[in-house]
Amino acid sequence: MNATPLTAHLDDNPEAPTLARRSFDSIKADIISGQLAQGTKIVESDLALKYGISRGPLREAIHRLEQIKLIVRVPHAGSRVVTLDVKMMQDIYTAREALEGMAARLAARLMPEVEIEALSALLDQHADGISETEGKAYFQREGDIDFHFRIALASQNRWIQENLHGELYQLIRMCRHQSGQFPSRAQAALDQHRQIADAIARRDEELAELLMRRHISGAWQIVKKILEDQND
Amino acid sequence: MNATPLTAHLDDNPEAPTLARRSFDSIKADIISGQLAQGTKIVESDLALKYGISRGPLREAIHRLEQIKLIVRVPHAGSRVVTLDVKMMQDIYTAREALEGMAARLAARLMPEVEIEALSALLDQHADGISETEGKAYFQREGDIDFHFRIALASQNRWIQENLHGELYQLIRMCRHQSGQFPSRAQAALDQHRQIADAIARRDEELAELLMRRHISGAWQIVKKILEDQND
DNA sequence: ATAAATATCATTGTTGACAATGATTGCCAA
DNA sequence: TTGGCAATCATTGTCAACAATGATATTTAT
Repeated sequence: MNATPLTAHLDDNPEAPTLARRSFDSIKADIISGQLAQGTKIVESDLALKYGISRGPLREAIHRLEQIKLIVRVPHAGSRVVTLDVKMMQDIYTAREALEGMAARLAARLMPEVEIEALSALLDQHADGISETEGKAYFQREGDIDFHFRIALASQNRWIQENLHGELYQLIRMCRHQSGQFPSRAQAALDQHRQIADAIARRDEELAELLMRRHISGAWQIVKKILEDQND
Repeated sequence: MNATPLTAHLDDNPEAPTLARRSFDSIKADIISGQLAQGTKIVESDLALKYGISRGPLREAIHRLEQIKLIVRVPHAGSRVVTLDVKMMQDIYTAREALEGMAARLAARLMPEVEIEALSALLDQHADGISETEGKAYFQREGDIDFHFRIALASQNRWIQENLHGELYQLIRMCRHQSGQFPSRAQAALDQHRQIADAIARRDEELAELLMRRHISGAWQIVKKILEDQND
């Protein structure tokens, strides 16, 4: 059994042992949900007041948010909530394509048979979910995350895992949240997931990587169109 | 012209505007060079004394070092200098393969003709350097870094650039430093660099990515052997 | 009226003291 | 002697005051 729970991508732990950690989680949630709007100027004393802590731990939280690129900071001049532009999201998706492509390749090489079966079962579940909820956005999204999460786990590459979940996914979630609901392409996504899972089951590393890259590249094309329509 | 100087990989800036930044650079250098040995316990007050600053900025430096994985913070046991093991280095090199492969692909797509010519000139320089210095390790190493640095620049993908240079290369440099000198494979590396540059010049994205991945994968095989021989 | 110089202010950087928490050690009892 | 408990200590977490810096507004001279 893996120590990391499958829900680790919902990592806002309110019982975190330290103030810095807790406020980090709170602020992160506020940024991703848009309650702290993009480009907002961050003033340490104000935020400290707002979250009821002193500047020390808050500073640590801000620094960590800077590391995962949710906040940009210039020395002596203060920090602001990141502003997502098309170029940045393109960089993110391109990096994700490289990393998750590699993860799929590694999964094809390393994933234990029993987990492959579990992955297949998960996709069956998703298929049921789609017909029942008629592709309700929330369900689809969580299912998507679940699938990609398992592939990353199966890669057994900690660096890839940490960067996908610690940094890239946060920014993608933020982008999704703030671009309104995306069109439901649940069925298409599920089909692609099936093909990837099949390639992994057949231990076809090359194909698994290729399909994953296509899958992500396709997702980006859709996101890109939405972003460009917004800023017309 | 790009604002980033070509020597940005030698990024120990003693003129950094803030104490936290400066001590971050110092400690980073000490860790990479091995003056702070792997696994050393980090005690905030001791280090603060040693670097002549108070715990506040030092704490910030430590957190940044944790982010680039030079320091590991064990929940309630304090922090230690990272201990490089074979598995970790394998993860690093695998991630690098994915990311730099993608960078090479992007470079083939985006690199301006004039920069391609400059890249070719750089390789000529390296060829001269090899015969003159008979593959002196230091020269070879810097040349290698220069080449990969330019590819990353040409990718025009900030996320990839920042992760390659901010995190992955630091760990690789640390590994090199502390494993003694590597065998000089200057000529082989240069040949591979040439092939990659040619693929980029021909705008052959697929080949550029493939060759870069092989190049890095080959480097890993050598490093791996050295590491395993050491820990026999 | 405008541009330069200067004074003021808001905000971040830095510090040392204080509090809380785990780890360690020594003591007592079985 | 040894196992568990309690007191102590080391270390990290937190805080509020102070210093330094960059931005803003104001004044003054041309």
